[in-house]
Amino acid sequence: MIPETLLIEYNATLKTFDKDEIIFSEGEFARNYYQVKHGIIKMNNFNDDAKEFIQGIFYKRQSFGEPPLFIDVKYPANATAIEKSTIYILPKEKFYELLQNNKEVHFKITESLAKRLYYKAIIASEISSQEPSHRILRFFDYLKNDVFKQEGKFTLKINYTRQQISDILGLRVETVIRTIKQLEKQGEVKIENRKVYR
Amino acid sequence: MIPETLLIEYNATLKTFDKDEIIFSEGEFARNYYQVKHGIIKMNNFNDDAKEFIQGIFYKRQSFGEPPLFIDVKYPANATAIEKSTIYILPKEKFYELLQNNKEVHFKITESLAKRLYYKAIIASEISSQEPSHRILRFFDYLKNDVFKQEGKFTLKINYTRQQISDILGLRVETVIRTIKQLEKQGEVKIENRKVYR
DNA sequence: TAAACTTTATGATTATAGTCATAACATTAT
DNA sequence: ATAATGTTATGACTATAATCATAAAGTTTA
Repeated sequence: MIPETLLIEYNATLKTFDKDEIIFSEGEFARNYYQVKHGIIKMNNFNDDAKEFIQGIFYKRQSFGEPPLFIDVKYPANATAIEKSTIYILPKEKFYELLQNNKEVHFKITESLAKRLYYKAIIASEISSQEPSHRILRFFDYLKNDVFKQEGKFTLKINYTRQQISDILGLRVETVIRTIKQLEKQGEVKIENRKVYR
Repeated sequence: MIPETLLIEYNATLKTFDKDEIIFSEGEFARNYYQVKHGIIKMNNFNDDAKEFIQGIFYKRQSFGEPPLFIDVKYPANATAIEKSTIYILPKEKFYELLQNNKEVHFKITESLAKRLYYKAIIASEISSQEPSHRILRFFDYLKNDVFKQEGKFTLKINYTRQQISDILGLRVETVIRTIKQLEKQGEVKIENRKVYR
């Protein structure tokens, strides 16, 4: 999102995290800006029963965990590598400087926060309800229409495990499995070699 | 949030909306920046059963509905006046111009989006679960610690009806009433003249 | 190549949040 | 001052998502 040349110009460091390694934890103060060079990162919480909730998943070139850099709060979630990942790290002060000096980058950061708020708004009204089929379909449609921007029937392959879908939507994995089977019966999704298509 | 003098300098118009009047609807394209001069605005969705979900409530000097101005999407929720309200309205193009010309205002907008993302992150991990007591307490604690910044026991009076709490947290009003009663028994909240204190 | 681990899947049971009905109390409108 | 409306509250009942147990299939590791 922030061009690599610019990150390098501002002396961002590169660090490699192993699969499952923690980048930062819920409750810590934010000190750095983070951007994925390659790999996949998730931000998550665990409830009292150690049930995981995934706040978001971040891929190559995407940043994560910026909101606390702009307001005086601690991280509301952990950040963990889903696979071995390499991350750009820029200290908070340098990040501010970079934004002050690069108006167009600031607009990109604002756009990124706007996208995440849009996603949260869509998901929030669904995950508060008692209807797993709605939750799941709304999430799939968000991926299809807003993220991958695809048309046609069953053109989008859902690249999440049932377990990941359950963690994102706050459902039990058994509920996700049964509901997807049900949605297949209703013609809403297709399952092929255990993969789901919307 | 944006100083009124600056809004006026950019020719923002003032419009008054009656209680329950709609400012914009879910699915519309965003054309304007909105900021409350006085009154209270809510953004909400209705599900298939006409059950309301409140995405956020906005008070004097706060803006609402900006994310779609930065990304190419339609409004994910409606905006409605909770009471008679007067709103500044600035067309999208003028809003961009204002941000381009006023870096410090852009930082304030970014901060505002960051605050909302923080709130959504906190609420999301709770409202997806099956525990109304957690949902309610987490929401009260967010109000106490992050919004009103109060300390001590039962110092915060919760200025929301049970119905509003149920709409914000995606619960049935009966569930909210019973759960708050239960939390009183556990010493987590105090109820005085039907008002809740945390 | 086989063991270990992860993912997907199914069946049976249950706790609970929702649903429906009803009513007391408070506030607002006439 | 009274009727209408909104808010809070309670009781009884039910559908369902969670829970628990178990296992088949696929992937990863040694």
